[in-house]
Amino acid sequence: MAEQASRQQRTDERRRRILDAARERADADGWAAVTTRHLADTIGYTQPVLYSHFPGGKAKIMLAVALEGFVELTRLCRAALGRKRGRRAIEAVAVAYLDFANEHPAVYEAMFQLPIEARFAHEDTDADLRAGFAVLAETIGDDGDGTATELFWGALHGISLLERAGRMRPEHRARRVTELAARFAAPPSR
Amino acid sequence: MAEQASRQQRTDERRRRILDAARERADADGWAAVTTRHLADTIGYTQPVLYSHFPGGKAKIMLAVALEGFVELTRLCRAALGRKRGRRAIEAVAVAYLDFANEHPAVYEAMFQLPIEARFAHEDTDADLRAGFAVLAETIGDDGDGTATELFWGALHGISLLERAGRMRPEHRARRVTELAARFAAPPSR
DNA sequence: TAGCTTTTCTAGCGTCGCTAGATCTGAAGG
DNA sequence: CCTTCAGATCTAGCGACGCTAGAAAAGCTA
Repeated sequence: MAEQASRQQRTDERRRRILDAARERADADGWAAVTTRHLADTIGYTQPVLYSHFPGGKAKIMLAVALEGFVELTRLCRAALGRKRGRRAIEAVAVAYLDFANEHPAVYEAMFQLPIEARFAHEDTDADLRAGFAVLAETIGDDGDGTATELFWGALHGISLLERAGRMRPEHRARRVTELAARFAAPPSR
Repeated sequence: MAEQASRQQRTDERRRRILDAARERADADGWAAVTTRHLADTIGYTQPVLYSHFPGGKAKIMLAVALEGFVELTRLCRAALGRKRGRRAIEAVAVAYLDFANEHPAVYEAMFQLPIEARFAHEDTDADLRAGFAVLAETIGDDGDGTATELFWGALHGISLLERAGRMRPEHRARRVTELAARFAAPPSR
């Protein structure tokens, strides 16, 4: 009994170590640098052990990292929003969102650029995504059909990627956030 | 002399065939499916021949495809803009932009998601990019410091990626374009 | 035709993700 | 305490990847 519990515990801990190692390495050097051999070395086991934790291999490891990313990003945005409304809300959430994407580029990449089938098959994923979408909708006060939120999300997503790709002047980040808040604070003129 | 010209011609044509094969295969099955062995088979030569055309290997082939993509996307947006102004201009350009990203996903990916160094070392690249940026600025009538254009571009970029990733309802594409036009047609309230 | 240059191929290196089958380990039963 | 046996772990290897050195072939010049 106690032995079984301890075994389960060690299994869980090792799974945790795999995910942490993958995330850390990926954020530092990109997903291409995350190899099964390196991961196995890091956790002190051989390659096949990884496949007992993640039968789907590297793709499932990336998926697991992405799932945790959705939860974390939603939490950060929710915290940034707090009870704010209007422009201050948009600016706070935008900064939180862009900061996360900047600090965890590989996690963000796994969240949004993995092949679809792999990413959204899991039933929990949709719930996590809906929660994130809801925070963004609340941020801009979207009471419509969600189109404005989609646009807002798209802008955040695009800006974060283009910033990291070096296509936008980093020193203008604050201006973009201000501009974003100005354009999404109120419904557009029809 | 005539021999040299013909040789150059054959070299150019083979280069063309490599790029076409890479682009076609990538748009169909993703860049991972574009292997040097497959490319060599397709053009009827062996692997090392690719490296006489593109000493940098696969990365440089992707870069070449990306460079042509910048030119093409700018041309398409320019054509869509024509003499239109205001909302009609924004809607037309947005549709052209999103259509391109949809029809040539791998080209678009190469354009915006390759490692920076590889992508923007070439001096022509910046000129092409500036031309594209100028079209977008003209589309929304940006006479400021370019921040609004960066935002507009970011929105287009983000929407195109999220649409392809299956994160936005495809049937709402038109609504997003309308919403985009409404929010970017006029300067925001300050 | 002979010699030289350029083009093209053969063969192979090291690395990748992944897996079958052997080996080891540790708990349960005699 | 020893044996048994299942699960955990490792060894070894497969096929595919990007890429390259050096041999062979082809084409130009004299």
